[in-house]
Amino acid sequence: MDQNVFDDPRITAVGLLVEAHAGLSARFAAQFDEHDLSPVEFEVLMRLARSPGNQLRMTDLAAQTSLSTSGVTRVVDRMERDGLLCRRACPSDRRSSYAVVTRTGLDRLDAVLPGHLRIIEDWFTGQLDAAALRATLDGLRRVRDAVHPGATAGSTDPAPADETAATRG
Amino acid sequence: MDQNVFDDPRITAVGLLVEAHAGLSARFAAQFDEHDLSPVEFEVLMRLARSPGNQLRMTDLAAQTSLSTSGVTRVVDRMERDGLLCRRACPSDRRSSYAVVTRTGLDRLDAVLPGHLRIIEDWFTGQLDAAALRATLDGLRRVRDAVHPGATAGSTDPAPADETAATRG
DNA sequence: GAGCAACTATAGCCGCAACAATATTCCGTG
DNA sequence: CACGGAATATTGTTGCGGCTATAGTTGCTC
Repeated sequence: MDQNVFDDPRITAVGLLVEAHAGLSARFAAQFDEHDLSPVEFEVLMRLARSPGNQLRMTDLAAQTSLSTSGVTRVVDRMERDGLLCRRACPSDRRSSYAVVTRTGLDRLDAVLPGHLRIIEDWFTGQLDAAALRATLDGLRRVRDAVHPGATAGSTDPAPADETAATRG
Repeated sequence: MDQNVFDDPRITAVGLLVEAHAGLSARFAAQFDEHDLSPVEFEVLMRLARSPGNQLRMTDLAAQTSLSTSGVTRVVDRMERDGLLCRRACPSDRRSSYAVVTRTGLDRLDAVLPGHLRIIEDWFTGQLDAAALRATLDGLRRVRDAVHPGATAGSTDPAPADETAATRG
């Protein structure tokens, strides 16, 4: 029977990863929506807010998100129109411009974050006891490190953000 | 410092999940591309091939993938045009139509699967020893079950697929 | 068996994002 | 200093997919 192929433990493994991710993402999106934010806008807000000076060059923002540079241009367009951030010319390089979070943007982030953390707790970390959580995250970290999205898509870990900013500052 | 918020272990946890997923997905997509398949097309082929009669009603296909019904209509349009599947009228309900994998579609799947499994091995399951893998998958499964994408988006686990097909057969 | 609500697939419309092309700026080389 | 290649941001084009509306079908109720 060919059927067996689909029960392959490898297929099941990615299925679990994909479905856990999809389910969580859906919960996130629903909550973001309550605050008139799209997932990518939240990501942009987070990246900017954690960066020194609450700002990032367009290119760096693209590197840290899952967006292309043109994608960043348009997201920043929308967010600037909505007052969540503003562009600022880069004094040292006239090709570049910074995206800077506005007070409004930070406020929005403050409004979203508690609920966001709550969702993570309720549907992810809180589902596992300490040991299981640690084991799961260790596994995910090893996969993440192997597959290296950090180099291009930007890591959620604290370190790389500053590093990227510093490289191009 | 506000900076601490972004180092919150909860944020880091989802970051790992998201990045592992993104990295893996990128590898998958690259390999699919070598065989002129999009990720969603691969998903459709898998779902159909694992279903009894190699066919599924449009609605069920939508339920098992991450697509809306209109999304399924268009993907099936494209795949039918490319000869990977064909539509078949449902004899018992004239509203419905089946999407049926063609021989070409099955061949395509056979061509893609070995490489796909290899990628999973190389970048996911093979990165962890047996115990760590088991622990990681257990954690993911618990999150998956909690967040329940299986009810709407379709589960990769063997069971629900048949069940859905049987419900509507 | 007529009417009505639910279901199924599809088409219209829209927004989002990637790719490619373009304009501007920077920098190394001669 | 002039030139050429790299880098940066933006815009045009394209394709995908969700939401809504629509047409056809079914089955339930009276």
